[in-house]
Amino acid sequence: MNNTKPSTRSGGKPTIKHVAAEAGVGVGTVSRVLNEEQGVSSAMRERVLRVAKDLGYARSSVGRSLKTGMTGNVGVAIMSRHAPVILNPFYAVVIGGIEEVLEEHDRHLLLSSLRRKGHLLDLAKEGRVDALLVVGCDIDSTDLELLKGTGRPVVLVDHSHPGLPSVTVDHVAAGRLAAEHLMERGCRRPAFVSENLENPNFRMRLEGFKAVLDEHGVKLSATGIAAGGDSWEGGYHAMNRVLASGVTPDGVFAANDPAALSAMRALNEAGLKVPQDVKIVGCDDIHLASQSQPPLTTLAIEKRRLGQLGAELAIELLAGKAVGAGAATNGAGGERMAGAIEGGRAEARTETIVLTPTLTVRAST
Amino acid sequence: MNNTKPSTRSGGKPTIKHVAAEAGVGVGTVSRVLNEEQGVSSAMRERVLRVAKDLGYARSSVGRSLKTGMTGNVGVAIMSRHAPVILNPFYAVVIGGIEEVLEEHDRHLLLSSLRRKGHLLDLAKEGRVDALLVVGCDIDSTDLELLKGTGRPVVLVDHSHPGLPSVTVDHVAAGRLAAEHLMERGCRRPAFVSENLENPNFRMRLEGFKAVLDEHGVKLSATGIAAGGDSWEGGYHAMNRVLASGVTPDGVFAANDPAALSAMRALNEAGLKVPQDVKIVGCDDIHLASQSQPPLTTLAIEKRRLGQLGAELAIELLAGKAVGAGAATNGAGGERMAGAIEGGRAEARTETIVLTPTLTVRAST
DNA sequence: TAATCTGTTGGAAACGTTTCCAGCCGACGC
DNA sequence: GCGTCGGCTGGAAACGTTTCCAACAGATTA
Repeated sequence: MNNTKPSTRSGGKPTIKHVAAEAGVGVGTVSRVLNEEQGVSSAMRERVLRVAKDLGYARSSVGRSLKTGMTGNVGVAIMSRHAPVILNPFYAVVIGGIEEVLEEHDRHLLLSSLRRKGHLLDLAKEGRVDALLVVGCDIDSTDLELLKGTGRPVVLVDHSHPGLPSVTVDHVAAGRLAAEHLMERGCRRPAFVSENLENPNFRMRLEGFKAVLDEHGVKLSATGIAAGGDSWEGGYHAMNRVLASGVTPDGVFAANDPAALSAMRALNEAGLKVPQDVKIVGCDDIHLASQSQPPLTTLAIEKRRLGQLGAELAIELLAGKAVGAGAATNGAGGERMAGAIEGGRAEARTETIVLTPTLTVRAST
Repeated sequence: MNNTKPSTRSGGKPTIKHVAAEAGVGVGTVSRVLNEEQGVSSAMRERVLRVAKDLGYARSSVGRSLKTGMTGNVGVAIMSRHAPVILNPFYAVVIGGIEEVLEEHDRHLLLSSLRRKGHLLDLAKEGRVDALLVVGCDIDSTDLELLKGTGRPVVLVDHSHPGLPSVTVDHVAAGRLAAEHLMERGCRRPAFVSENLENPNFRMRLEGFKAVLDEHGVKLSATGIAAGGDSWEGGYHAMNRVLASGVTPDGVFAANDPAALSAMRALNEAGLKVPQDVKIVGCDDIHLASQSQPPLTTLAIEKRRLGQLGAELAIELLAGKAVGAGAATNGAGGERMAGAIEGGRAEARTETIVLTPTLTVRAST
């Protein structure tokens, strides 16, 4: 044998060369066996696999990545100005859905904290991830523009931006449904409570809410709209602010379930009975919504689905990119609008999936 | 110039060679500048940085990893037999703490789902992560043994195993504190409700609880111990099971807060008042515990800290391993027992940090 | 028998970085 | 003036893989 042959088990981890040497074959052959390519005799295949197992060989993902340009990692960034992102009961479920799909496709989830500016961009530029999932709307448009330039698929989840594929929720419809339900229940003094009024998704919910009230000739006064801060107590404070205005509402729409639940606490403390005195509708249908006293009427959003669809979209784009043209997509539900921007660049292809919330009536109304 | 010089901006991403060529210097110099090593004249440094920025150059993490053997990624595995891991309000906070520390140290978090067996081991063997954080006790000992063989630091969080460094909670103390508190409150008919009775941490809580009851000569009957299934409704069902036995307890200890909260629901439905008729103590102090009606007395565990310490320990081990001997550790709180296993192998060094829960009294007792 | 083809196999090159060693240049001491 | 030394710099080698091309053996055909 020649002198370049790596001595069997020289101490460090075995590499493909060790396996090749030990099995008395070339590295190409070993690689082919490991990748389950065709054109390898079964005797050879068996022999190589045998040696690989005996040596305790494991493919180095790094060496492979260097050559293929793909890491198998997908970055997931959750935006939330306000500290511990994972705590958000809505996005936690979304991530669950993402993770599920990524695992199915043998991909790994790299969680990106977004506290540090530019962190996300670096992730893509340094080639640490193959694609990026940006969840939530707490990100600057300028940052999103920069991400476009990385040449890697970027999918927005619960947010949208021109030129980027996304999976979103029809928040306006949520607001509309809430208003219609409260109107049906005979409410005529509506109020809207939220953690903040800047979040674009919350604004859309409010917008839809208002629109339907208008249609019914019902006015939502300025004092009937309140924000109480970004925390679990936000809805509580907002509700108290509304109550302090003097006019007691008879129907409340909260921008999300946590706000609704803590608003209910405020109502209780004020001696108001839900649903007798005040009816309240939340949004998101987090698990807790069905556990409260009384259980909360809310607009159910398929959170897990949101994540799944986002991840699937990213994986499709990845595949399409590798193959060449964008792959035809199908099977997934939701409304789907494919808008391939002309110019031939597969990455420029833009696709939007919109999920619609469903009214889930419980005892709070 | 020679023909191997990469043409400036040939289309693909610029590499270190492009930068070197464009700046008219060697690749070694560029590398030194990018790594902020000493021994580069400031004129040169400036020139290289300038060119790098002009070219929009970003270091390839893969190329770097191949050479250094380090990826900058730390794997985090949360064990939970029962589906969406992230949903666990306890571990979600732990992950938050981990993420925080990893980011501080410029490391990335690779989330490992543990649905697929062997997934975790592969992560380490393929060199996808530099170190591994295993959170929770829902993992086989045999799997942990295998992880030891990877040569990479493995830190257990909220679990322990011989020969592996860990950050744990004194669950027995939690049980003891709960019992002592209920005894002080005059309870004499104790009960224990849980999602399951297999979880080792829950068992330790029960063990401590029992021990103190024994010391007080109070008996915990077999019908006073119940498990209701692994879900948010687990405590609810468990509580009902206890009530169905005929003996109404006057003091309940729940294995965790979710169980306590849903047990409270069962008590309400049975017409029992908390805390007048029955006092109840939870464990973990998740956020919701302070929001319930009445707010829940519980054993506070520093969840975020748990994650932080785990991550810090992993990073120390990583550094120690790189340098040679284990680095001296300090500063962190908690009880710390360093037990360096003789034999010189730095990785064999074992360290255990134990956090103690604190009784947090609220209106439920 | 020679030529061609098919199914396998071996191995060099390339991916982008770090690291080490050698070389260069100016300064300094004698 | 010569030798030495220190500070910088250039570039080859190596990291572990995939991929491509050449080579080979055996079978088939002319």
